[in-house]
Amino acid sequence: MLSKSSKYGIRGVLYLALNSNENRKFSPTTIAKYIGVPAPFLAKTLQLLTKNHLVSSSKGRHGGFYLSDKNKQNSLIAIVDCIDGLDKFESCIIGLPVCSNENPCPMHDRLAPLRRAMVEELTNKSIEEFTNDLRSGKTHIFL
Amino acid sequence: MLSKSSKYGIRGVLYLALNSNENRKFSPTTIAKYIGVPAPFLAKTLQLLTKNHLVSSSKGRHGGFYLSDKNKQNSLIAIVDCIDGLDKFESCIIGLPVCSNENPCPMHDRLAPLRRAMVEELTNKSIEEFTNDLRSGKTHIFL
DNA sequence: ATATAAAAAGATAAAAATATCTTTTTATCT
DNA sequence: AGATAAAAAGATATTTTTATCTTTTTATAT
Ligand code: FES
Ligand code: FES
Repeated sequence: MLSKSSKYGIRGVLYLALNSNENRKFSPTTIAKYIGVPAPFLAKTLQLLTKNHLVSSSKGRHGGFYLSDKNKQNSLIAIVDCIDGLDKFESCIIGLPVCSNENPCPMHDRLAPLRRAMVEELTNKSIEEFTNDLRSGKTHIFL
Repeated sequence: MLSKSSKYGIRGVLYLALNSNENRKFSPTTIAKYIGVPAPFLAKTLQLLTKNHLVSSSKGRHGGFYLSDKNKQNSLIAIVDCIDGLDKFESCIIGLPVCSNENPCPMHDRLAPLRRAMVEELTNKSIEEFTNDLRSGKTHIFL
């Protein structure tokens, strides 16, 4: 459904949303240990997200990755879009070159709305909002 | 969302559902030409589906791939399951080792039902039923 | 029987995704 | 200023997916 890169990215971002701020930064190694993903691969992903201003970082001693308050206002769809792109949510399920209501494939009418609903769920809730349920223990991101 | 193999497979199967029967069989090359996919790759996929009794074939002269009446009663989920497996519809969106209502990740409650609905849409309609809309021109599988 | 035309099986190639390692740059502490 | 610890960038390796090509098996027509 999502690439591993996106999965790791989301988990990393949620970890940072929970634990980081401007004066509490984390190395990819530390994050990777907590969320159980390959550290150098996560590092690459966080670098990409940082380049696109979805994650913040500072170099040098006491540097690390963190989420600014602004970063926490983004939605998870921005993370997925940055890493995987939204193509898989917008293009035809069975690979026809155009996906449209006017010229639908046999599955379009049934599946396209569900696909759209998924995107909406990832869009209309900020990263910060996701942390509430995480803090209360209703949801989790650990192994 | 689906692998190319599944996409090609579904389109190939729908082509056969529309055009084939016990005495009208098609070579992968012919099918591939019509649905616009790489022929040898489609051949592999059809072979796999045949081995799993989702597509029928006969060797030798005047042989080819076709769908038996029984094959046409299958649902598309069987095709996807055979080629990709259903893991992507059943395992955690963000890659946690277990996906369950009891121990949900932050997206589970919102996305798992949509995922399930997708599987249902692919399950509760037979391949044959999909051909009605195709014949009437309401939907299409061509480029 | 033999030639033919097709799927099946197997081998190989190319591209993309995943994973790791090394070097460079940068900020901060002493 | 020099040492240090971190991200950033770059290079390399592995695995999976996608794609193609070749050989073998099989059914049928002649
Ligand atoms: S045309 Fe196939 S999903 Fe829209
Ligand atoms: S636990 Fe993540 S989708 Fe179910």
